[in-house]
Amino acid sequence: MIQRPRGTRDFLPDEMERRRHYESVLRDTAETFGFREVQTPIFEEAELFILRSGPNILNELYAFKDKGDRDLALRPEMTASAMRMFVNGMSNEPRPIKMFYFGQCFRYERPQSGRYREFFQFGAELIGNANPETDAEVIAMAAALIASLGLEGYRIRIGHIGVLRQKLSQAGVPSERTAEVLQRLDKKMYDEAESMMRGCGVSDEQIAEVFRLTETVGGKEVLSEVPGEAGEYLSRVVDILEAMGVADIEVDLGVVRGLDYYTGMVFEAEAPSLGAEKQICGGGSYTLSELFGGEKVFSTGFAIGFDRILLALENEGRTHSPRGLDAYVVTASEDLRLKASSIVSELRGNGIRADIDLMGRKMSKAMKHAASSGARYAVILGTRELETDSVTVRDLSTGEQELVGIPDLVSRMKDHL
RNA sequence: GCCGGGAUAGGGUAGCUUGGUUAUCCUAGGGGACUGUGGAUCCCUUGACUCGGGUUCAAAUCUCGGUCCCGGCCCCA
Repeated sequence: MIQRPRGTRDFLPDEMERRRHYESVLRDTAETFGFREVQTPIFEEAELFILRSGPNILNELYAFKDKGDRDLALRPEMTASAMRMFVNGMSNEPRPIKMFYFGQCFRYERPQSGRYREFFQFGAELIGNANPETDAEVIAMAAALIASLGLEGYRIRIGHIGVLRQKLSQAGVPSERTAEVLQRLDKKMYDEAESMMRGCGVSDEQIAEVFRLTETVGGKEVLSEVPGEAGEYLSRVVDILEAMGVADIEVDLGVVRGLDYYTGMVFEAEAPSLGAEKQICGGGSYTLSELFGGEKVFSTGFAIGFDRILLALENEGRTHSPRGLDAYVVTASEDLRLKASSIVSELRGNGIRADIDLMGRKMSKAMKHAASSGARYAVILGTRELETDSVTVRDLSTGEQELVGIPDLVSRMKDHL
Protein backbone atom coordinates (compact mmCIF):
# COMPACT_ATOMS: atom_id res chain seq x y z
CA MET A 1 0.00 0.00 0.00
CA ILE A 2 1.22 3.48 -0.82
CA GLN A 3 1.40 5.76 2.16
CA ARG A 4 0.77 9.44 2.26
CA PRO A 5 4.05 11.39 2.40
CA ARG A 6 5.18 12.40 5.83
CA GLY A 7 3.66 15.62 7.10
CA THR A 8 0.80 15.67 4.58
CA ARG A 9 -2.89 15.05 5.13
CA ASP A 10 -5.94 13.84 3.27
CA PHE A 11 -9.11 15.77 3.88
CA LEU A 12 -12.19 13.57 3.79
CA PRO A 13 -15.54 15.08 2.82
CA ASP A 14 -16.68 16.10 6.32
CA GLU A 15 -13.36 17.73 7.10
CA MET A 16 -13.15 19.35 3.69
CA GLU A 17 -16.59 20.84 4.11
CA ARG A 18 -15.50 22.30 7.41
CA ARG A 19 -12.34 23.74 5.92
CA ARG A 20 -14.19 25.26 2.97
CA HIS A 21 -16.66 26.83 5.35
CA TYR A 22 -13.92 28.61 7.29
CA GLU A 23 -12.09 29.54 4.11
CA SER A 24 -15.16 31.29 2.83
CA VAL A 25 -15.60 33.12 6.12
CA LEU A 26 -12.05 34.42 5.75
CA ARG A 27 -12.54 35.40 2.10
CA ASP A 28 -15.77 37.22 2.87
CA THR A 29 -14.20 39.10 5.76
CA ALA A 30 -11.16 40.11 3.69
CA GLU A 31 -13.47 41.42 0.98
CA THR A 32 -15.28 43.62 3.47
CA PHE A 33 -11.92 45.36 3.90
CA GLY A 34 -11.59 45.92 0.17
CA PHE A 35 -8.93 43.28 -0.33
CA ARG A 36 -9.08 41.15 -3.48
CA GLU A 37 -7.92 37.60 -3.89
CA VAL A 38 -4.92 36.64 -5.98
CA GLN A 39 -3.25 33.36 -6.78
CA THR A 40 0.36 32.67 -7.61
CA PRO A 41 2.11 29.45 -8.63
CA ILE A 42 2.69 26.75 -6.09
CA PHE A 43 6.28 26.52 -7.29
CA GLU A 44 8.62 29.34 -8.18
CA GLU A 45 12.26 29.82 -8.98
CA ALA A 46 14.08 28.76 -5.84
CA GLU A 47 16.01 32.02 -5.97
CA LEU A 48 12.87 33.98 -5.08
CA PHE A 49 12.65 32.41 -1.65
CA ILE A 50 16.37 32.47 -1.03
CA LEU A 51 16.46 36.20 -1.78
CA ARG A 52 13.70 36.84 0.67
CA SER A 53 14.69 34.63 3.51
CA GLY A 54 18.38 33.95 3.19
CA PRO A 55 20.37 30.89 2.10
CA ASN A 56 19.88 29.03 5.40
CA ILE A 57 16.28 28.35 4.44
CA LEU A 58 17.50 25.97 1.75
CA ASN A 59 17.55 23.22 4.37
CA GLU A 60 13.82 23.41 4.74
CA LEU A 61 12.94 24.19 1.16
CA TYR A 62 11.39 21.63 -1.15
CA ALA A 63 13.77 22.46 -3.98
CA PHE A 64 14.23 20.51 -7.20
CA LYS A 65 15.38 20.80 -10.78
CA ASP A 66 12.87 20.40 -13.58
CA LYS A 67 13.57 18.74 -16.92
CA GLY A 68 14.83 22.02 -18.32
CA ASP A 69 17.41 22.16 -15.52
CA ARG A 70 15.66 25.07 -13.81
CA ASP A 71 16.08 25.43 -10.06
CA LEU A 72 12.59 25.49 -8.64
CA ALA A 73 11.06 25.21 -5.20
CA LEU A 74 7.63 24.63 -3.72
CA ARG A 75 6.64 27.85 -2.02
CA PRO A 76 7.40 27.93 1.71
CA GLU A 77 5.29 31.08 2.13
CA MET A 78 3.45 33.44 -0.14
CA THR A 79 4.67 36.94 0.58
CA ALA A 80 7.64 36.55 -1.76
CA SER A 81 5.35 35.38 -4.57
CA ALA A 82 2.95 38.22 -3.94
CA MET A 83 5.75 40.77 -4.13
CA ARG A 84 7.17 39.14 -7.25
CA MET A 85 3.74 39.33 -8.81
CA PHE A 86 3.52 42.98 -7.87
CA VAL A 87 6.88 43.73 -9.49
CA ASN A 88 6.06 41.64 -12.59
CA GLY A 89 2.69 43.03 -13.36
CA MET A 90 1.02 45.26 -10.84
CA SER A 91 3.49 48.03 -10.24
CA ASN A 92 1.40 50.57 -12.12
CA GLU A 93 -1.86 49.75 -10.40
CA PRO A 94 -3.38 52.58 -8.40
CA ARG A 95 -2.36 52.48 -4.75
CA PRO A 96 -3.02 51.20 -2.30
CA ILE A 97 -2.98 47.68 -3.62
CA LYS A 98 -4.86 45.38 -1.28
CA MET A 99 -4.59 41.69 -1.97
CA PHE A 100 -5.11 38.46 -0.12
CA TYR A 101 -4.39 34.84 -0.89
CA PHE A 102 -5.03 31.39 0.39
CA GLY A 103 -3.21 28.21 -0.42
CA GLN A 104 -0.82 25.51 0.58
CA CYS A 105 2.83 26.03 1.37
CA PHE A 106 5.58 23.51 1.92
CA ARG A 107 8.41 23.30 4.37
CA TYR A 108 10.66 20.35 5.00
CA GLU A 109 10.39 20.33 8.78
CA ARG A 110 9.82 17.84 11.52
CA PRO A 111 6.03 17.50 11.79
CA GLN A 112 4.41 17.98 15.17
CA SER A 113 1.19 19.28 16.57
CA GLY A 114 -0.01 22.08 14.30
CA ARG A 115 2.97 21.74 12.01
CA TYR A 116 2.84 19.92 8.71
CA ARG A 117 5.07 19.75 5.67
CA GLU A 118 2.14 20.77 3.53
CA PHE A 119 0.18 23.45 5.31
CA PHE A 120 -2.24 26.21 4.47
CA GLN A 121 -1.84 29.92 4.87
CA PHE A 122 -4.24 32.77 4.49
CA GLY A 123 -2.38 36.01 4.01
CA ALA A 124 -2.76 39.58 2.88
CA GLU A 125 -0.48 42.36 1.68
CA LEU A 126 -1.19 46.03 1.49
CA ILE A 127 1.17 47.93 -0.79
CA GLY A 128 1.06 51.66 -0.54
CA ASN A 129 2.45 53.88 2.09
CA ALA A 130 4.46 53.58 5.27
CA ASN A 131 2.08 55.20 7.69
CA PRO A 132 0.13 54.33 10.82
CA GLU A 133 -3.15 54.23 8.87
CA THR A 134 -1.84 51.44 6.67
CA ASP A 135 -0.49 49.41 9.55
CA ALA A 136 -3.66 49.84 11.54
CA GLU A 137 -5.76 48.78 8.57
CA VAL A 138 -3.81 45.57 8.24
CA ILE A 139 -3.87 44.75 11.94
CA ALA A 140 -7.58 45.50 12.04
CA MET A 141 -8.17 43.06 9.24
CA ALA A 142 -6.08 40.34 10.87
CA ALA A 143 -8.08 40.82 14.07
CA ALA A 144 -11.35 40.75 12.15
CA LEU A 145 -10.38 37.57 10.34
CA ILE A 146 -9.54 35.76 13.55
CA ALA A 147 -12.68 37.01 15.23
CA SER A 148 -14.87 36.11 12.25
CA LEU A 149 -13.92 32.47 12.67
CA GLY A 150 -15.28 32.57 16.18
CA LEU A 151 -12.00 31.97 17.96
CA GLU A 152 -12.03 33.19 21.54
CA GLY A 153 -8.72 32.34 23.17
CA TYR A 154 -6.12 34.39 21.38
CA ARG A 155 -4.04 37.51 21.81
CA ILE A 156 -2.62 39.96 19.35
CA ARG A 157 0.61 41.70 20.27
CA ILE A 158 1.97 44.70 18.45
CA GLY A 159 5.54 45.86 18.52
CA HIS A 160 7.87 48.07 16.57
CA ILE A 161 11.22 46.88 15.42
CA GLY A 162 12.48 50.44 15.10
CA VAL A 163 12.35 51.06 18.83
CA LEU A 164 14.83 48.34 19.66
CA ARG A 165 16.97 48.90 16.58
CA GLN A 166 17.37 52.54 17.48
CA LYS A 167 18.12 51.76 21.11
CA LEU A 168 20.71 49.16 20.20
CA SER A 169 22.50 51.43 17.80
CA GLN A 170 22.55 54.29 20.36
CA ALA A 171 23.96 51.86 22.89
CA GLY A 172 26.79 51.06 20.53
CA VAL A 173 25.86 47.72 19.00
CA PRO A 174 27.25 47.72 15.45
CA SER A 175 24.55 47.30 12.81
CA GLU A 176 25.92 43.97 11.57
CA ARG A 177 25.32 42.49 15.01
CA THR A 178 21.87 43.86 15.73
CA ALA A 179 20.13 40.97 14.00
CA GLU A 180 21.74 38.42 16.32
CA VAL A 181 20.92 40.40 19.40
CA LEU A 182 17.34 40.95 18.26
CA GLN A 183 16.97 37.24 17.64
CA ARG A 184 18.03 36.45 21.21
CA LEU A 185 15.68 39.09 22.57
CA ASP A 186 12.81 37.69 20.52
CA LYS A 187 13.34 34.30 22.10
CA LYS A 188 13.73 35.77 25.57
CA MET A 189 17.29 34.43 25.79
CA TYR A 190 18.37 37.31 27.98
CA ASP A 191 21.62 35.83 29.27
CA GLU A 192 22.96 35.36 25.78
CA ALA A 193 21.71 38.75 24.68
CA GLU A 194 23.41 40.34 27.65
CA SER A 195 26.80 38.81 27.00
CA MET A 196 26.54 39.74 23.33
CA MET A 197 25.81 43.35 24.14
CA ARG A 198 28.54 43.42 26.72
CA GLY A 199 30.88 42.09 24.05
CA CYS A 200 29.99 45.15 21.96
CA GLY A 201 30.91 47.40 24.85
CA VAL A 202 27.38 48.28 25.93
CA SER A 203 27.16 49.59 29.46
CA ASP A 204 25.14 47.91 32.19
CA GLU A 205 22.66 50.77 32.29
CA GLN A 206 22.11 50.59 28.57
CA ILE A 207 21.60 46.83 28.74
CA ALA A 208 19.07 47.29 31.50
CA GLU A 209 17.28 49.82 29.38
CA VAL A 210 17.14 47.47 26.40
CA PHE A 211 15.62 44.80 28.60
CA ARG A 212 13.17 47.25 30.03
CA LEU A 213 12.07 48.11 26.50
CA THR A 214 11.56 44.50 25.45
CA GLU A 215 9.45 44.01 28.51
CA THR A 216 7.21 46.94 27.77
CA VAL A 217 3.90 45.16 27.57
CA GLY A 218 0.38 46.38 28.08
CA GLY A 219 -2.18 48.82 26.79
CA LYS A 220 -1.65 52.07 24.99
CA GLU A 221 -0.49 53.80 28.17
CA VAL A 222 2.85 51.95 28.20
CA LEU A 223 3.78 53.78 25.01
CA SER A 224 4.22 57.00 26.94
CA GLU A 225 7.43 55.48 28.25
CA VAL A 226 8.67 54.71 24.76
CA PRO A 227 10.66 57.62 23.40
CA GLY A 228 11.21 58.73 19.88
CA GLU A 229 9.49 58.47 16.56
CA ALA A 230 8.69 54.80 16.87
CA GLY A 231 6.82 55.38 20.11
CA GLU A 232 4.73 58.14 18.58
CA TYR A 233 4.11 56.06 15.51
CA LEU A 234 2.82 53.11 17.53
CA SER A 235 0.61 55.38 19.60
CA ARG A 236 -0.98 56.59 16.42
CA VAL A 237 -1.52 53.02 15.21
CA VAL A 238 -3.16 52.11 18.48
CA ASP A 239 -5.35 55.25 18.39
CA ILE A 240 -6.62 54.33 14.96
CA LEU A 241 -7.30 50.77 16.00
CA GLU A 242 -9.21 52.08 18.97
CA ALA A 243 -11.29 54.28 16.70
CA MET A 244 -11.98 51.24 14.53
CA GLY A 245 -13.21 49.39 17.58
CA VAL A 246 -10.37 46.88 17.57
CA ALA A 247 -9.98 46.28 21.27
CA ASP A 248 -8.36 42.91 21.67
CA ILE A 249 -4.78 43.98 21.15
CA GLU A 250 -1.85 44.76 23.37
CA VAL A 251 1.43 46.51 22.93
CA ASP A 252 4.49 44.31 23.35
CA LEU A 253 7.83 45.69 22.30
CA GLY A 254 9.29 42.25 22.79
CA VAL A 255 7.72 41.19 19.50
CA VAL A 256 10.74 41.28 17.28
CA ARG A 257 10.27 38.72 14.49
CA GLY A 258 13.99 38.33 13.90
CA LEU A 259 13.88 39.00 10.18
CA ASP A 260 15.97 41.74 8.69
CA TYR A 261 13.47 43.03 6.20
CA TYR A 262 10.85 44.11 8.67
CA THR A 263 11.23 47.84 8.90
CA GLY A 264 8.74 49.06 11.45
CA MET A 265 5.58 47.73 13.02
CA VAL A 266 5.49 44.01 13.64
CA PHE A 267 2.71 41.93 15.16
CA GLU A 268 1.82 38.41 16.11
CA ALA A 269 -1.19 36.51 17.28
CA GLU A 270 -1.16 33.35 19.30
CA ALA A 271 -3.67 30.88 20.64
CA PRO A 272 -2.40 29.57 23.98
CA SER A 273 -4.41 26.37 23.71
CA LEU A 274 -2.10 25.13 20.97
CA GLY A 275 1.00 24.34 23.01
CA ALA A 276 4.37 24.50 21.33
CA GLU A 277 3.10 25.68 17.94
CA LYS A 278 0.76 28.35 19.15
CA GLN A 279 1.50 31.21 16.80
CA ILE A 280 -1.47 31.61 14.49
CA CYS A 281 -0.59 34.83 12.74
CA GLY A 282 2.47 36.95 12.08
CA GLY A 283 3.19 40.04 10.08
CA GLY A 284 4.51 43.55 9.89
CA SER A 285 5.65 46.25 7.56
CA TYR A 286 8.54 45.72 5.21
CA THR A 287 10.14 46.69 1.93
CA LEU A 288 10.84 43.75 -0.32
CA SER A 289 9.97 44.74 -3.87
CA GLU A 290 13.39 46.22 -4.54
CA LEU A 291 14.91 42.83 -3.75
CA PHE A 292 13.03 41.39 -6.71
CA GLY A 293 14.03 44.15 -9.06
CA GLY A 294 11.20 46.61 -8.58
CA GLU A 295 10.99 50.07 -7.16
CA LYS A 296 11.13 50.36 -3.40
CA VAL A 297 7.62 50.40 -1.99
CA PHE A 298 6.35 50.07 1.53
CA SER A 299 4.11 47.17 2.32
CA THR A 300 2.43 45.73 5.33
CA GLY A 301 1.30 42.14 5.38
CA PHE A 302 0.64 39.09 7.46
CA ALA A 303 -0.13 35.42 7.18
CA ILE A 304 -2.49 33.31 9.21
CA GLY A 305 -1.72 29.66 9.87
CA PHE A 306 -5.00 28.17 8.70
CA ASP A 307 -4.38 24.68 10.05
CA ARG A 308 -3.41 25.95 13.45
CA ILE A 309 -6.34 28.26 13.78
CA LEU A 310 -8.66 25.37 12.90
CA LEU A 311 -6.96 23.28 15.58
CA ALA A 312 -7.51 26.08 18.07
CA LEU A 313 -11.19 26.25 17.14
CA GLU A 314 -11.44 22.52 17.68
CA ASN A 315 -9.82 22.90 21.08
CA GLU A 316 -12.52 25.39 21.94
CA GLY A 317 -15.11 22.77 21.11
CA ARG A 318 -16.38 24.35 17.92
CA THR A 319 -17.67 21.70 15.61
CA HIS A 320 -19.04 21.96 12.12
CA SER A 321 -21.84 19.66 11.09
CA PRO A 322 -22.07 18.60 7.47
CA ARG A 323 -24.88 20.18 5.51
CA GLY A 324 -26.46 17.03 4.08
CA LEU A 325 -28.58 16.72 0.97
CA ASP A 326 -31.80 18.65 0.45
CA ALA A 327 -33.67 15.74 -1.03
CA TYR A 328 -33.30 12.03 -1.53
CA VAL A 329 -35.53 10.48 -4.15
CA VAL A 330 -36.88 7.04 -3.28
CA THR A 331 -39.02 4.68 -5.34
CA ALA A 332 -41.55 2.29 -3.91
CA SER A 333 -41.09 -0.13 -6.77
CA GLU A 334 -38.46 -0.92 -9.34
CA ASP A 335 -40.45 0.13 -12.40
CA LEU A 336 -40.50 3.77 -11.24
CA ARG A 337 -36.75 4.31 -11.48
CA LEU A 338 -36.90 6.07 -14.82
CA LYS A 339 -39.47 8.51 -13.49
CA ALA A 340 -37.29 8.99 -10.42
CA SER A 341 -34.29 9.84 -12.59
CA SER A 342 -36.26 12.51 -14.34
CA ILE A 343 -37.43 13.98 -11.03
CA VAL A 344 -33.98 14.02 -9.44
CA SER A 345 -32.62 15.69 -12.54
CA GLU A 346 -35.35 18.32 -12.42
CA LEU A 347 -34.52 19.07 -8.78
CA ARG A 348 -30.80 19.31 -9.49
CA GLY A 349 -31.38 21.57 -12.44
CA ASN A 350 -33.12 23.97 -10.09
CA GLY A 351 -30.29 24.11 -7.64
CA ILE A 352 -31.69 21.66 -5.14
CA ARG A 353 -29.07 19.26 -3.88
CA ALA A 354 -30.70 15.95 -4.63
CA ASP A 355 -29.62 12.37 -4.88
CA ILE A 356 -31.04 9.03 -5.83
CA ASP A 357 -30.23 5.42 -5.06
CA LEU A 358 -27.54 3.91 -7.26
CA MET A 359 -26.99 0.77 -5.22
CA GLY A 360 -30.18 -1.01 -6.19
CA ARG A 361 -31.58 -0.77 -2.68
CA LYS A 362 -35.19 -1.43 -1.93
CA MET A 363 -37.36 1.29 -0.52
CA SER A 364 -36.84 0.49 3.12
CA LYS A 365 -33.06 0.42 2.80
CA ALA A 366 -33.09 3.51 0.67
CA MET A 367 -35.07 5.40 3.31
CA LYS A 368 -32.63 4.26 5.91
CA HIS A 369 -29.76 5.43 3.79
CA ALA A 370 -31.41 8.80 3.17
CA ALA A 371 -32.04 9.35 6.86
CA SER A 372 -28.59 8.34 8.04
CA SER A 373 -26.87 10.44 5.38
CA GLY A 374 -28.55 13.54 6.78
CA ALA A 375 -30.88 14.39 3.91
CA ARG A 376 -33.65 16.78 4.89
CA TYR A 377 -36.43 15.40 2.74
CA ALA A 378 -37.29 12.13 1.12
CA VAL A 379 -39.18 12.43 -2.14
CA ILE A 380 -41.16 9.22 -2.42
CA LEU A 381 -42.51 7.93 -5.72
CA GLY A 382 -45.23 5.33 -5.67
CA THR A 383 -47.85 4.05 -8.07
CA ARG A 384 -50.68 5.44 -5.94
CA GLU A 385 -49.29 8.99 -5.95
CA LEU A 386 -48.41 8.85 -9.61
CA GLU A 387 -52.02 8.25 -10.50
CA THR A 388 -52.57 11.90 -9.57
CA ASP A 389 -49.15 12.97 -10.94
CA SER A 390 -47.90 13.51 -7.39
CA VAL A 391 -45.15 12.43 -5.04
CA THR A 392 -44.91 12.27 -1.25
CA VAL A 393 -42.45 14.65 0.37
CA ARG A 394 -41.41 13.46 3.79
CA ASP A 395 -39.51 15.61 6.28
CA LEU A 396 -36.95 13.19 7.62
CA SER A 397 -36.45 14.99 10.91
CA THR A 398 -40.12 15.41 11.89
CA GLY A 399 -41.71 12.59 9.90
CA GLU A 400 -44.36 14.91 8.48
CA GLN A 401 -45.46 14.09 4.95
CA GLU A 402 -47.37 15.89 2.29
CA LEU A 403 -48.61 15.05 -1.15
CA VAL A 404 -47.14 17.37 -3.79
CA GLY A 405 -48.03 17.52 -7.45
CA ILE A 406 -44.97 16.89 -9.59
CA PRO A 407 -45.30 20.22 -11.47
CA ASP A 408 -45.16 22.02 -8.09
CA LEU A 409 -42.36 19.94 -6.61
CA VAL A 410 -39.49 22.32 -7.32
CA SER A 411 -41.22 25.41 -5.99
CA ARG A 412 -42.55 23.51 -2.98
CA MET A 413 -39.06 22.25 -2.15
CA LYS A 414 -37.63 25.74 -2.52
CA ASP A 415 -40.22 27.03 -0.06
CA HIS A 416 -39.08 24.48 2.47
CA LEU A 417 -35.36 25.05 2.09
C1' G B 1 18.83 17.13 13.10
C1' C B 2 17.87 15.67 18.68
C1' C B 3 14.90 13.39 23.05
C1' G B 4 10.65 10.52 24.56
C1' G B 5 5.92 7.68 23.63
C1' G B 6 3.34 4.92 20.02
C1' A B 7 1.33 1.87 15.45
C1' U B 8 -3.83 -4.55 15.83
C1' A B 9 -10.14 -4.28 9.97
C1' G B 10 -12.56 2.35 7.35
C1' G B 11 -12.89 4.39 12.84
C1' G B 12 -12.28 2.88 18.19
C1' U B 13 -10.20 -1.31 20.89
C1' A B 14 -8.68 -6.55 23.79
C1' G B 15 -4.50 -9.67 23.57
C1' C B 16 1.85 -8.17 24.39
C1' U B 17 4.44 -8.27 30.97
C1' U B 18 4.72 -14.70 31.02
C1' G B 19 5.62 -16.52 22.66
C1' G B 20 1.52 -21.76 21.56
C1' U B 21 -5.23 -23.89 17.82
C1' U B 22 -9.53 -20.15 13.90
C1' A B 23 -6.71 -12.80 17.04
C1' U B 24 -11.43 -10.00 21.12
C1' C B 25 -15.34 -6.65 21.32
C1' C B 26 -17.88 -2.11 19.54
C1' U B 27 -18.73 0.65 15.29
C1' A B 28 -18.72 1.14 10.02
C1' G B 29 -19.39 -1.00 4.92
C1' G B 30 -22.20 -4.80 1.68
C1' G B 31 -26.45 -8.30 1.57
C1' G B 32 -30.97 -10.29 3.74
C1' A B 33 -35.52 -10.69 7.14
C1' C B 34 -39.59 -6.79 8.20
C1' U B 35 -43.49 -7.61 0.35
C1' G B 36 -45.11 1.28 0.11
C1' U B 37 -41.81 4.64 4.61
C1' G B 38 -36.23 5.53 8.90
C1' G B 39 -31.34 6.03 12.64
C1' A B 40 -34.34 -0.05 16.07
C1' U B 41 -33.81 -5.50 16.20
C1' C B 42 -32.11 -10.16 14.18
C1' C B 43 -29.20 -13.09 10.59
C1' C B 44 -25.23 -13.51 6.87
C1' U B 45 -20.87 -11.15 5.08
C1' U B 46 -16.38 -7.84 4.13
C1' G B 47 -12.22 -6.35 6.72
C1' A B 48 -6.41 -5.90 10.74
C1' C B 49 -1.42 -7.61 13.80
C1' U B 50 2.99 -0.76 10.00
C1' C B 51 7.17 -2.85 6.73
C1' G B 52 11.74 -5.76 6.51
C1' G B 53 15.52 -8.76 8.92
C1' G B 54 16.83 -11.80 13.40
C1' U B 55 15.94 -15.39 17.69
C1' U B 56 12.65 -19.82 18.12
C1' C B 57 9.77 -26.07 16.68
C1' A B 58 6.47 -21.70 17.02
C1' A B 59 6.29 -14.25 16.96
C1' A B 60 0.80 -9.50 17.22
C1' U B 61 3.85 -10.87 21.64
C1' C B 62 11.09 -11.06 22.28
C1' U B 63 15.06 -8.37 19.30
C1' C B 64 17.33 -4.96 15.43
C1' G B 65 16.44 -1.54 11.50
C1' G B 66 13.17 1.38 8.19
C1' U B 67 8.47 4.02 7.65
C1' C B 68 4.58 6.79 9.68
C1' C B 69 1.92 9.14 13.91
C1' C B 70 1.90 11.79 18.76
C1' G B 71 4.42 15.18 22.58
C1' G B 72 8.70 18.24 23.22
C1' C B 73 13.69 20.60 21.60
C1' C B 74 15.97 23.14 17.35
C1' C B 75 13.84 25.93 13.56
C1' C B 76 9.56 28.70 12.26
C1' A B 77 10.61 32.87 6.01
